[in-house]
Amino acid sequence: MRGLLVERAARMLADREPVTLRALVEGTGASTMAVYTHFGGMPGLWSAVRQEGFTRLATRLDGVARTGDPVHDLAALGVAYAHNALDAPELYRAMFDARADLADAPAADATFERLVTAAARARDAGRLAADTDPLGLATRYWAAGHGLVSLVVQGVLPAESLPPLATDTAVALLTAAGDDPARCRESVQRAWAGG
Amino acid sequence: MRGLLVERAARMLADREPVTLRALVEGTGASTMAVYTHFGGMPGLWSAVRQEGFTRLATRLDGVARTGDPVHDLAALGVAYAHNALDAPELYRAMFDARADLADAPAADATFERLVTAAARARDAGRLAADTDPLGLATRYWAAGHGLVSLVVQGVLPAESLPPLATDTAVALLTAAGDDPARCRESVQRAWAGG
DNA sequence: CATTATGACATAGCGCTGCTATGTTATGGA
DNA sequence: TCCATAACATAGCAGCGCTATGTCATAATG
Repeated sequence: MRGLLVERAARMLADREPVTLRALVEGTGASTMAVYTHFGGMPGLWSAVRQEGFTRLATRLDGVARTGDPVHDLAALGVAYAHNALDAPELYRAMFDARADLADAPAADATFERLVTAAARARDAGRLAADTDPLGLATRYWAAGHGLVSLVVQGVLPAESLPPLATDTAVALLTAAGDDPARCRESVQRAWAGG
Repeated sequence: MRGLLVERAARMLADREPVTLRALVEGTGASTMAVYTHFGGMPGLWSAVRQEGFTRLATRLDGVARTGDPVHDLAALGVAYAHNALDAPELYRAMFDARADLADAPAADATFERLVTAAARARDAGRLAADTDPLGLATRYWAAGHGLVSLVVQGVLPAESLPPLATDTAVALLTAAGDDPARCRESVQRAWAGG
């Protein structure tokens, strides 16, 4: 029942339908009380929806193969992140909703940790400066990507501008961390090309 | 009456009070109809509140003096942007609310234009590469800053982490655009120090 | 000057929201 | 067998944004 309601909420989100209590349970056979039995109320449902969003993101990121080019892998994580957001914009907005519960933090941290380890791998492989702080780099990388994706998802920036903007931003952040500019750009561009 | 209601809405936003129709007009002597007479409804009120937010931001940015160091000025605009957001977090969130009207775009574009001209000035002054695209650089710069500020405003990142993160990000983007790393860092750090 | 049109105001009420109180039913353990 | 527990459905609450309606002051018009 929990899973059914969460999936239905995600579907309604994707269909741009307003996710209200009565609209959510309509057609499921369940009554409005199901939301209170399983989630304790609408905030609990939204929390579960955000968890679902982070779970889907984690699945996406897990699908990014680890190649011999750690900078490419770092960029590929960003590409997967962007595709995940643009494939389900409303879910992405719900994940970072202003009224989000801090109980969702662990799920977000788990996906972020993938970025930190990828940055550490790039440093340990010699692509980035030895004194590179993986946490700091990953934070700057994520924040910049989140800003770009948020503006695209919101319609402020057109979707077709995302690849070049994200590429230039990633190259800037990674070359500042010590990578060779030309080699870095090649790695990042290959990630966006799907290689 | 318009200004009174908008200011009261901004105040309620700052006080973390829910801005509802009845709560907004309470104490003003006006009835709920005032919102419909002057704004056409709550969406119109929110649009006016966002306009107010961009007006305040524009005032902040206009207060940034133009010095002999265009890279410092660029960073100073970012600092002012961040301070404006952190001084009124709820207003900042309202400005970039998911349900924002596209009619607010001109006000947002006007503030963004300041960043583009500052980037062009840095390029024309020889601090950035001659082939630097001011619009593209400003977009990356703004998106990265927006991502950082959004995460701080939302409580995902602590406020004290913003200066170092923003500094490193700005230095990375500006050095990628051709500025000298050491000189760039000095300019950006001076901007954050309030020089 | 008298009349009328217009805009701002207040009141009452509609449909919707999330939520709660209450009653019912089914399942599992003492 | 009896009962505690959990999940269910129904009805109704206060609050929300909004609208219909009536009132009143102001200003333009013959």
